[in-house]
Amino acid sequence: MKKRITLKEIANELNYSISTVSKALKNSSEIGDDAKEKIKAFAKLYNYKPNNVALSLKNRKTKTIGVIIPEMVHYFFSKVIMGIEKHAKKKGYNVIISVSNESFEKEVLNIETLVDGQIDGLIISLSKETMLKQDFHHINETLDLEIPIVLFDRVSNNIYCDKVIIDDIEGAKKATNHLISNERKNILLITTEDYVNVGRLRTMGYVESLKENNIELDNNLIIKVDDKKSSEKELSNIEQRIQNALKSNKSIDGIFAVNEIYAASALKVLKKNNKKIPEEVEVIGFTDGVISRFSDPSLTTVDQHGETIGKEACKMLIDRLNSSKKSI
Amino acid sequence: MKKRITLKEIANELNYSISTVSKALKNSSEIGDDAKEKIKAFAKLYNYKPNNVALSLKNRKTKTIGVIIPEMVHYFFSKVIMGIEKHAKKKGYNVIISVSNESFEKEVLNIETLVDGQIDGLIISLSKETMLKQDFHHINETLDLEIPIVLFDRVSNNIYCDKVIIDDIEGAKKATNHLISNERKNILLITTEDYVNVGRLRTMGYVESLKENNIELDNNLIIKVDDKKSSEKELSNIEQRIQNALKSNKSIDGIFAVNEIYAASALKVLKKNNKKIPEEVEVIGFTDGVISRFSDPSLTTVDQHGETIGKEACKMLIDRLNSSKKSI
DNA sequence: CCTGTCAACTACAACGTTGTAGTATAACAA
DNA sequence: TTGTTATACTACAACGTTGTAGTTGACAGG
Repeated sequence: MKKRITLKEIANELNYSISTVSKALKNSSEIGDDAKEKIKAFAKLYNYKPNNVALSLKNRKTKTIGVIIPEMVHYFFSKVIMGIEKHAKKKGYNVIISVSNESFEKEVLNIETLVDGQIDGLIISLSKETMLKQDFHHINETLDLEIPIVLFDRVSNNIYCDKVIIDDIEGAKKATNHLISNERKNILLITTEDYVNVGRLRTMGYVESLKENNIELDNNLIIKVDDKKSSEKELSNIEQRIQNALKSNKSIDGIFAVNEIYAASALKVLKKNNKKIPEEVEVIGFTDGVISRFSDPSLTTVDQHGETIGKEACKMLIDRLNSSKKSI
Repeated sequence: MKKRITLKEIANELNYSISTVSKALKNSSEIGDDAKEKIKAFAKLYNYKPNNVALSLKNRKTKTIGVIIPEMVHYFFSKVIMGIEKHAKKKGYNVIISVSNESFEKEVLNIETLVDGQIDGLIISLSKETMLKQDFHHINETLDLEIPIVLFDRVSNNIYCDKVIIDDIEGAKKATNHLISNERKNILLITTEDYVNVGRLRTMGYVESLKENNIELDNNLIIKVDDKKSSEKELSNIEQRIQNALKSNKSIDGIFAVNEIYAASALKVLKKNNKKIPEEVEVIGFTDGVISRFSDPSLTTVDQHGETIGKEACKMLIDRLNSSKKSI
């Protein structure tokens, strides 16, 4: 990289001291109008810009926020990042994005890299493997360093920090209620294993809704997918399980899926079985994504408000950064 | 943020000089074994990690790569980023991602922010607005600062820098040939306006294929979409135009779409018209995405190899960074 | 004429690191 | 004894910036 002009060079060129140049450019009252004018003109001519790295070193903050998401190729997470980006930029922060790929090890590594002086704070959604292991030492160690963290979507009660989540129980309850109000009695639930908090909570919402509507819970109507990595193989496995459920439960007239992929898979299987949607089976899914926009017939969806979540998480983090700054 | 332990603090604590500590940790032969051992043990105990900001300042490089993409919520770009991330991490580089949202102004702003000492080099896919304006001053100015840039996907011949593109003409030709070899004679092309280079090139491939197969070009069979921002409104507009084309050209038996969205839209419209796919109309699309995986019936696709593109772009950039380093 | 005050500057240290140049001590040869 | 050499360190400058603490010289008040 070509070297940018520095205060020192301006100072030498104009025969002022570095301090004078620095202050002149900051419009300090200590500096005479003559000098100010000359220095400013010169700085403008040579397109002077302060060196951010030097500022970071001096101020001990980088004005950069790190974001770690489990997967990039997810409409929801993309939306969240959009929300974070927008708000961060407005507040003069940059954003570094890392992807854990649902792996615990990579999550630990990513955090280490980022914490290595690159960022002032972190926004994280935990990987599935982390949720399964319930090992949060890397998060807690980072918090011990007094680096603020905001968790979203995939969170844990064993971590004491700010969190942004939607009311998954309530959302799932509403979705299930919607199906029930449409006279659906045998609702298939496609969810994740319980260690993923959003899956667990949405399952709870489903269960609560059934209870409130006096429908007996049938465990045969619950498919818990254990997809540590969402691979092609896993996908066909899901479809197989849905197929089996449909076969052994001819009376299924509604399906509630906790995410877009599961919902789309359900649609695919239903179509293969020539089921009329929504007449014979109605499908509702938790999603925020593209698939549903192009799926045919259209999916009923529960919006996850990804962008809002990103914005809120970012807001919380920056608030935290500002308050900890004051306490120094 | 809690302050990490520094060389200075270790030095004070153990009564060595800062230099000695620095060298001991770097295993320099100048330092005695006694001192080395003591210092290393102490550093490990207090979890010493060098301060990257200080290193950036000293070395005049940040070991960070900036990436600017037009849109986050695009499977292709997500894939590219994955490719970049993976390769960058392997080489010890971090990645900062920014989104231009297809806006020229935001692209200029993003570059300015990133160039402000945050990054050593840039990987960019230009926004539609930039392609339309043909205004590349911001790119060229950055190159003038000797900051290496690698462009991918959306590139321009008026910029002299490394570029990573797939052979769009060839890909489009193959796709069209595929349809023709399946006895399709009236192939509808859904593409972008010519200012988007990938759209233009793919259109060229389509035209070439027709010529080679002695099929006359019919301009009524070409839909050029002018979507500066891909909005919901725009989407229904696309569908409307496809609908019109189908109506006025009953003989259409194949559709070639230059991206996933257009292909999915085509499928949707065909289904609405109760056309049998692929018996009556066969659809092929340039894509790398989720939609096609869940679309029914499945779309024939031309893979864009997003991850490979990302990896190649990253490789080129890092090569460039290393060679310019040597030249200093 | 001395003291004080003010304007308009400059010097210096610090942020954390590294590489170069320098120093102190001891061992050893001439 | 003096000089050489190796060992094991330390001092210092530099990367670019900022804030605090000086340093000048001019001029007013007593």
